[in-house]
Amino acid sequence: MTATISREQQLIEAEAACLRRGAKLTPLRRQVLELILAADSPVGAYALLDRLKADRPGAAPPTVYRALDFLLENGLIHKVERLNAFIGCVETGHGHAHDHPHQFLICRRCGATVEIADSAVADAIAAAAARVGFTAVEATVEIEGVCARCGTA
Amino acid sequence: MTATISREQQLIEAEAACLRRGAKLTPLRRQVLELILAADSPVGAYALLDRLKADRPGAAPPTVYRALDFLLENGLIHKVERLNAFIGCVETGHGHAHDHPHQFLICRRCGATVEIADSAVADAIAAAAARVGFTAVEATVEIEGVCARCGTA
DNA sequence: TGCCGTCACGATATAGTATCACGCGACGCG
DNA sequence: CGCGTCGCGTGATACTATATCGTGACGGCA
Repeated sequence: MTATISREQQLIEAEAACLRRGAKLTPLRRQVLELILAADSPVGAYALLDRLKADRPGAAPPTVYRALDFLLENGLIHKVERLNAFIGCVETGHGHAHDHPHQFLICRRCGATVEIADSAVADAIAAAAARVGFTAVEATVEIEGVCARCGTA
Repeated sequence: MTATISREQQLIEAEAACLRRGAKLTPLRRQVLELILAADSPVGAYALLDRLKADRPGAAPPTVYRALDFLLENGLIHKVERLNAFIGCVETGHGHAHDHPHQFLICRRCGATVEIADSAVADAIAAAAARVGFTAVEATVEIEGVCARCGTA
């Protein structure tokens, strides 16, 4: 696992991003982000809540949803609509916009979900919308299928 | 409103499509489809349930969800994930595949949601997935923004 | 004709996801 | 100090979806 080290890195990036935006990554928010990053698949709000309760017995749904809202607003996580679940989005090395175009690849076999940022897809979407007079602001693109590892196995 | 006439047409198309597939569009299923087509925006399952209860006092969540499952399986409706709501998909004039690629345009102002079938978007998605060794089976594409009418108003 | 499997649906209960409303304490600022 | 904002605790509630069991209708088939 390269995970542990890079995850620390991601949290540091997240703090930096919040600083730049004038937002406060409180201990609670940071902890929720940490739980999301620690999972290797998208995590549901109530799964997060359960894990949160280990440390914070008083945690309730609003506790986790407020943290999630903050993380979403600040571009630190995304929601995967098809799964009603959340996934981390901190990209070390290059700052990213608040609302960058992105797409998800969701493997039906192993559940792994990865984010890509394909500009051809984004362009095609903007063009298709424009063609009918629609001004696209934001797009949810969630692609289901079989990932490389599961496909060859 | 051109709606009423064309809606009848849509229901007839739907019955024909079911016949071709060997599926049975029972009165209940037909009624749920009718309710969905009658709405001019995507409709939630419980909104459908409420309307259904006018005719069928005994209707319960499974009643409507079973009908929705049937309609989804037979390609007569789609689910809009971002709204947890359902929208009709019968396209009069040209039969359509069960699982055809499609995209939604969701207006933030008026809530109107329209389906498009842009092959450039579909191709870009398949290509982007293939580029990372992912075999795309099905994609959810939901574009939020401002529709032509709301944009000029 | 009688048996039997499948299917559509009723009915009850429960699981899973998300928000509302109220209050309080900490902090920053004039 | 007075005051506003913000983060969060707390309890209740709304909204979305599924599990489970039963029953009656219908079709196939000996």
